Amino acid sequence: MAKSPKISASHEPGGLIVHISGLLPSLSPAEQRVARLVVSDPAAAARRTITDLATVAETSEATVIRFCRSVGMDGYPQLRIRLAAEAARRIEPPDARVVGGDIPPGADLAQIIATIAFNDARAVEETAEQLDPAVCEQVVDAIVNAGRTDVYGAGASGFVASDFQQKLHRIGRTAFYFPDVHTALTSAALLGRGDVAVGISHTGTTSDVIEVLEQARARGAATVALTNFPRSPITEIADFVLTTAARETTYRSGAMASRLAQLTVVDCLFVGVAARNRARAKKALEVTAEAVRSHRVGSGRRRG
Amino acid sequence: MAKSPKISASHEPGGLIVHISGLLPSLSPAEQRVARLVVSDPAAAARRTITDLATVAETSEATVIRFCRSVGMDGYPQLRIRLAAEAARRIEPPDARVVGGDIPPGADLAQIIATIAFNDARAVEETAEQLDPAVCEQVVDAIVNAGRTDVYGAGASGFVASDFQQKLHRIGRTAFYFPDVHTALTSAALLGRGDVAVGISHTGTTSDVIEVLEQARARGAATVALTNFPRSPITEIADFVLTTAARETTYRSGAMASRLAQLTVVDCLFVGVAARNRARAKKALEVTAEAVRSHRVGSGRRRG
DNA sequence: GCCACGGATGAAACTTACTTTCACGAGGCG
DNA sequence: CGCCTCGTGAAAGTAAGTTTCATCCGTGGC
Repeated sequence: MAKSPKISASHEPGGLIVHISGLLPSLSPAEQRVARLVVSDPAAAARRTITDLATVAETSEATVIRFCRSVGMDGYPQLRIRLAAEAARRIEPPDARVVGGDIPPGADLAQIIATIAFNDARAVEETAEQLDPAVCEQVVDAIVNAGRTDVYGAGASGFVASDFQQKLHRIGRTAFYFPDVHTALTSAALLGRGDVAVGISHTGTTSDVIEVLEQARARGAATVALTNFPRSPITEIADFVLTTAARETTYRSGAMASRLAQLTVVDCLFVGVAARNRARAKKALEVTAEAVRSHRVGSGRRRG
Repeated sequence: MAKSPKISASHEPGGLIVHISGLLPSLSPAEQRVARLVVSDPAAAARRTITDLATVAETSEATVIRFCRSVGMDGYPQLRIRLAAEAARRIEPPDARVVGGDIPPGADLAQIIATIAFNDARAVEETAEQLDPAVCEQVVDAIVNAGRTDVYGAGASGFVASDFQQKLHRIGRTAFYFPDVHTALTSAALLGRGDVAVGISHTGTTSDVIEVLEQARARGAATVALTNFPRSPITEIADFVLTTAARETTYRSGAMASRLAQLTVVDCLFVGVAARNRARAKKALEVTAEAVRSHRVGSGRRRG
């Protein structure tokens, strides 16, 4: 099963803009200039002719066409009408907050809060829009039938990996997470056909995670990648690719929003797995909740 | 060019489609054929080229252009993108998902994803709305001036605590997180005036966290509570209370959304702290990013 | 009946936009 | 060093959109 053609979301169901942001890093420099213009103001881009857009992006028409093809369009006119549609559907961002914008130097805390929350919420929503339920379903299948599931992640993605592991564990699935690469490699080497390995990496370029996932794949385990970038290295060794949709801004803010998006995906998979055997999962959750009850104070009401 | 249009092209206020159907009777027969096609299926019309549309309307391209002018457009491309936008706007937003709703037993994965994402995004947005910037500011002040900052949390909130610790550490602030209660208690006992202790607990009733926070307070440290419930026990021993706004549903889904909300709050505090000394924080971030660079593959962009 | 007249219309000329081809140059690899 | 690959824009080629203009057809006047 690990040798079947790679399954990933090639359709861009959610938003075209989201789709483009995800592909951004995999584009050539000149195409990136075009992409950034398009993403930052789709409506304006839709109004431009190809020559006009090329000029603004400081490139040639040929590159714009290449960009269209890169993001899966037939040609410029198609991109144009899709952009117009997209821009119309999109509710105007509340106020002056630029989507995916960075925080201005003089910002006060209220602005900071608004900006972060806006970007975080957007990342979550857009991730859900572009998530392919069919791929999720297959991943859920794999986990449900797996002898065991290893979850790998480093740095910030390590928290997410750990969270996933804990969730699976709580509903009685055998799952592991390893904060240490060597231990993870050792574990991966012991995986086999029917097992599942999940690698989480925002950039998709974390060599530690990739390496471990490769090892897992070599042993016959089904491999799942969770990344923000659909064409990053990690996707090349994964049987199933799930992508988040945090807009790339500065590395920092992109990564922050991405982590929330990753958690959302993890939650979806978790609920999907739990839904496969409600009774068992419910029981398991109750038992584990009971286990920590003695660590809770104040019996009753909290809300005022 | 001296030809004056017979219909004074006023700004079409409502929808373009409405506008067109309004002046349909005033159009010439051939133009009416075009108009009817456009009105009956704007999206389809937007997909056609002018030649195509002319053919379907059994007329010439020239007439289509005349039609464009008659309804106040500059030319066909403009009509086309306006139609695309119009058509997109008509599509009803997905479905009225019940806020805070639980996932129905027979739900398929697509529904699960939609529900989770919806609740997650809402929790983040609503948390931001009710967060008090003044309190955040004070917390940021305290952390900025602190000798050191301890972050406590258990279970799922432990991930958030750990994340916060790591973030502060990355920008050069002395911060600690302890997965173990005993160690945490020990650490709290060593805090003093000017230090900060942050306790994270969704329910606000986690005795371990409360206990540690009490200890910290007794030693003179400033105490911060991050919880979903503003009147929970943990708030009684905190100098500063920050609340998340995950709607209470089942414990499970509430906690999932809450965790994202907690992370958002943590991000806000983090950015707030970082903003106090941009140069230093930026430097620290760069240095730490550099430190993991060798663990990334494909230094440039990802190939397609 | 014949002849203007004027609006509607499409064929064809024309212009602009879009697409393809190709050659050059940079950077990587043997 | 030579070979390759890839990104790129100039220019050629094609298709789309626009304008022009002759035709058609009905109308009304002589």
